[in-house]
Amino acid sequence: MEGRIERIKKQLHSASYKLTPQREATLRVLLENEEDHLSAEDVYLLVKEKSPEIGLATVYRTLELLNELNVVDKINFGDGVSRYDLRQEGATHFHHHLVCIECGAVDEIKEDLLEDVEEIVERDWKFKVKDHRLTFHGICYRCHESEDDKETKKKAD
Amino acid sequence: MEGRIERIKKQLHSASYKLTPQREATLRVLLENEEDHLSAEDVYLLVKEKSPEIGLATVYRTLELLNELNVVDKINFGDGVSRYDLRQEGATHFHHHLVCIECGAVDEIKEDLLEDVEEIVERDWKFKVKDHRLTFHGICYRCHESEDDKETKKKAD
DNA sequence: ATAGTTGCAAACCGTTTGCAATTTA
DNA sequence: TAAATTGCAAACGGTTTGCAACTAT
Repeated sequence: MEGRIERIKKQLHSASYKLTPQREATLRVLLENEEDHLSAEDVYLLVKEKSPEIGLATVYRTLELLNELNVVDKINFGDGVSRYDLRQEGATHFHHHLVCIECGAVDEIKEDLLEDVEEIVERDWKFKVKDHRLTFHGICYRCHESEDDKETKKKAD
Repeated sequence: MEGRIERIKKQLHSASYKLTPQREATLRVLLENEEDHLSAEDVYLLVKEKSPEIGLATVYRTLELLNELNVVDKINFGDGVSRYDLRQEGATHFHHHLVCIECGAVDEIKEDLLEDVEEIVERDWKFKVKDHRLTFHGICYRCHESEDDKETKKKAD
């Protein structure tokens, strides 16, 4: 993780930004919660645990900065809140999401899956794809199982 | 178009809502701008041209209602604004979008394109897909053309 | 030294809501 | 006529911004 922070530090510097303690603290929170999809407020509260002096505005500014540098992706699942998702190092494309309409869980798909579709889009629509956002809405395996259990019980009776 | 309004009216009634003049005016604006991706404010201004008494809150309430009834889809391209997109009659799935990062244009793809991907998601992630959101970010054919011109001029880089 | 950065509070802006008046089925 | 709907204005909530003090390089 230190290495990753070091590399992001270089990225900041090469764009003539500084790695302040606040920015580093924010980055660490993002790295420690890589699987989650935190809102700015979420990040703020987590950073505050270790750096209580930090201000919400700074978190917003840091997240915006990291978004510009493509370190994080800003995503929006339709509730009025932006969420911030760490990009995998070296990833050229954004990963996909599965949003469960039962329990609200958000799972990630890191495989590409869209290669063929992008090819079609580039060819048929003459659209040069730079990135994509793909989210499926449906029922996750966890909710699916409990649903199955109910069925099984019913049948057993 | 009258037929379509008639059908939506029935849909409203069957959920015990009324088709008020304001709602009808809003619907007409949506039908007349089917290809666009209007924000609530956009819709409001357009409705106002023909029904100047209408209030912004009513437009919001109507759009929310139509979203509930699956007549429109509420979408979000990452700017802080919700946009409302008329669903094709009988469509089970949401269509896709191409957002140009040069000029901001939003084009639509009505083909499904995701059948194979959904099959994989259902099989490998045990996720029952109900709907999806797919947006490509990149350069549209219009900007692509002018970009080509620049490249030719600039040459190296 | 100085350009960049911070925290605070106020401003912003899209959206929602309470309410009294009005309208629809 | 009763329940639904409207317009208005005020409230809301996430995000941005102006500014004086501060800090990393």
